[in-house]
Amino acid sequence: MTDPTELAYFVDRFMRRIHSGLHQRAVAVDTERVGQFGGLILMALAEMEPVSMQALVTHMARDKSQITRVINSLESKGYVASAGHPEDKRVRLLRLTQKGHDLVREFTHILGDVIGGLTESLTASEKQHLLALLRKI
Amino acid sequence: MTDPTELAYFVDRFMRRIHSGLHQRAVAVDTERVGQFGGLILMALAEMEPVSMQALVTHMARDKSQITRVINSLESKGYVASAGHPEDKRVRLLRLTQKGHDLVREFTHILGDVIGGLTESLTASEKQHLLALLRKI
DNA sequence: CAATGAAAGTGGACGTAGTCAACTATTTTG
DNA sequence: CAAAATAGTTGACTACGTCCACTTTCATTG
Repeated sequence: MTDPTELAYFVDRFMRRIHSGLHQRAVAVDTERVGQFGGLILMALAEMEPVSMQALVTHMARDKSQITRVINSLESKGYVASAGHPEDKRVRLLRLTQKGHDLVREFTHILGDVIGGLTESLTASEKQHLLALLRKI
Repeated sequence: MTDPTELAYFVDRFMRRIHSGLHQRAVAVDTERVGQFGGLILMALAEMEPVSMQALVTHMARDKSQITRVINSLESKGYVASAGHPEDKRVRLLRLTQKGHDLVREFTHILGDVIGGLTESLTASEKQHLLALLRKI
């Protein structure tokens, strides 16, 4: 039986390292203090746009109030644009602006570096395998 | 080339689920509001005791001030006992109390359930493999 | 054997992330 | 159509993370 404590511990540690790696490196790029979570949301938007708040909420597995606030902040900084859904006035449809796409490109690059650095002890096929396992969860 | 964004995303999501899974289930047990991080530290202590602050800091990959505060809180609640190192007066040696060990047992159990639930889509050997990959990082 | 610097730990101040609950405005459904 | 469900917003609060200045003790070296 696999020790779950150990698994939790390693995941935590891995996350922590991504977190602080980004913290170091993203300062240069993140001129408007979007923050890590803001960055993650922008990257998710790049994959999903146009998308409703609700869909983003479930995708990110966060509380909706949190998403509201982050999106508002991103919109006020010009990274995101939102508009009402034509067929359902409750829904707010989100898109990246050009500025948003630009930032996503930079974030993606930095994130690639950080994760590349952290996973350099793995071979390409091991990385592939890790990703596959996580995807399965 | 493995997409690093995707990896980050899955790790984030996995962490998030552990986080909120614990949040739901640990309330019953965590009567003195030790919190998730407090719980994680107690579990680390169970493996490492007796241990210095410094060692705990590097093990957990957190800021030392954060550790100081959590440990103080845990000690005031009676889960941790600390004493000076006999040969180096700067060092504060940490141990779990009996109460600490009891809580660790409960946390470990809950964490096992939560992670078990999250990883039920994996076979035993896949879990093993996942753990091995993470350990390698 | 000072003195200078490094290591262990503390505390303040601040910022970001996560939780919960109450609320409005729109569908949807019985 | 009334009631329930869904999408999103707002307020208040707690947990977690970062940075920096500080004390005490230990190690080094000139």
